[in-house]
Amino acid sequence: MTVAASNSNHIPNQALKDHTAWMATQEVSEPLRMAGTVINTAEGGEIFAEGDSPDMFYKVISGVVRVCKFLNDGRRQIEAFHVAGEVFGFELGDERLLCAEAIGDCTLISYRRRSVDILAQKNESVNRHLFQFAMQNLAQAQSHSLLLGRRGAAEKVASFLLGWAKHSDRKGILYLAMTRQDIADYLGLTIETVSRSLTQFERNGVIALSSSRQVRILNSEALENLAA
Amino acid sequence: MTVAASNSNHIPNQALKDHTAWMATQEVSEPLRMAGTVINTAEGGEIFAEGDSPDMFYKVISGVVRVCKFLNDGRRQIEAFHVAGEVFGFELGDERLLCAEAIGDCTLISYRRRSVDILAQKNESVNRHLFQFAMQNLAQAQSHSLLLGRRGAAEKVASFLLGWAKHSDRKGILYLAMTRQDIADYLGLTIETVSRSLTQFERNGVIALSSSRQVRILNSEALENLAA
DNA sequence: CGCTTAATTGATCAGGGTCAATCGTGGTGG
DNA sequence: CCACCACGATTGACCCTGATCAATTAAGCG
Repeated sequence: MTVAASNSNHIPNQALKDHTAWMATQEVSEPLRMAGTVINTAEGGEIFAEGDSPDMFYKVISGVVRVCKFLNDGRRQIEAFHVAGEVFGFELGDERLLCAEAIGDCTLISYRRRSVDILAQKNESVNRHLFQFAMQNLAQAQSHSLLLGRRGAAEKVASFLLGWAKHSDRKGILYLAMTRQDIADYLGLTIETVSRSLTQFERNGVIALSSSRQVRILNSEALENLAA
Repeated sequence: MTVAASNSNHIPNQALKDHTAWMATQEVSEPLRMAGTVINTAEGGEIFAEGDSPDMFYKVISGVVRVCKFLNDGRRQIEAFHVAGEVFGFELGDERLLCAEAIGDCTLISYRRRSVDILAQKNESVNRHLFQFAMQNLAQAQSHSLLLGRRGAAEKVASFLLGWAKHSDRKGILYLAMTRQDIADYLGLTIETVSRSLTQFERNGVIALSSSRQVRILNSEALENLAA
């Protein structure tokens, strides 16, 4: 119910060729890296599912991962998008409440919790890293709550663009890895509302949409005001 | 800008008399307790503010704390309510984004991060506890996002009641420590909508409101269905 | 080149927000 | 002791944002 992907050997050439990926492996403390296994998942591949045992966690090397929950009536809520360098999959309890899926092709490193815990007992820096990653997840989750709570559609979409802009290579140009549906499920909106907000921003000269996945920020100040 | 409260000596009698409070102090690992300082805050007292340095964290001994953010236009979003035994106040970065206030009178223990970090380097169990607390905060924040994302007003209020029921002494009877405004700001609703949902539940025989702060759950199955 | 799926656009509807009036309760002081 | 006040909560009437339903356009892809 868990594995989704193709091969799973140690640090493939393909991953190391990619600069971002290389950076991501480097910033993990050396002993932690030893405990990990590289996995590749294809478009839409399931990394873990609701109900799985949370005995693994993961680090994104390349690609984007969505962590989400399906409600019993079919609605989907996306809790977070994770990009290169981020760690995800920490959960309390013995059954996961969330599931994780690859958006496009992804390369990840998976860590066995028990192994890392043992490492952590001996190695202070592993400990520090683990805590840091958990805190990053916490910060993300908190700012996501804030975003969903008391904000209008335009505010949500603007905030999302600004947030995503941080993960983009070239300044002012973002490549949306995810569909409108993904964005909608992340923001608690519908695809129609997301689309309307974007075209509204375009009409006002705040952004330009070269394609539906490629956004150029023309007036970041205006965008920040919209994000309120 | 941070301190809100009256005295701050070591483990006052008053706190130890209270059974819940006693439990809460006991479950902290022994060496961690040494590093803490007891503080008491009155109704509405500020524990920390936005912009403060996050060099402290806190454990609730008795009372309820709300952690929240004020938006620039005056709207308020409550991120979490914390009750006896819970730890709060972890934040990344060097300025807090959130603030914390006492709901009613509270007794807390405050810990200096630096001191605890030093302890944690020597003592594995302190480490474990810290991580556990961070994870609890993460789990709370995630389930809060889920609650805010794609749910109707009735679903939100029902979920809130069920969640709060876990912190209540007698089974099926809950004492709401917070105002309707607090509940509304936690759920991303207005006081009017919260009120309407509650009276609707009462009309349908799901709950009874002996007073506006005291809720008796008459049909918990129905409530769970409402929470969807 | 057509098929399939994603995205945009428009028209209508409803859930929840806003504004306003009333009720209830607890505290205070005459 | 009770009248009064202040504040929180409830209730009602109306409105607006964003959801829903439906049609069209655009973009991949075999």
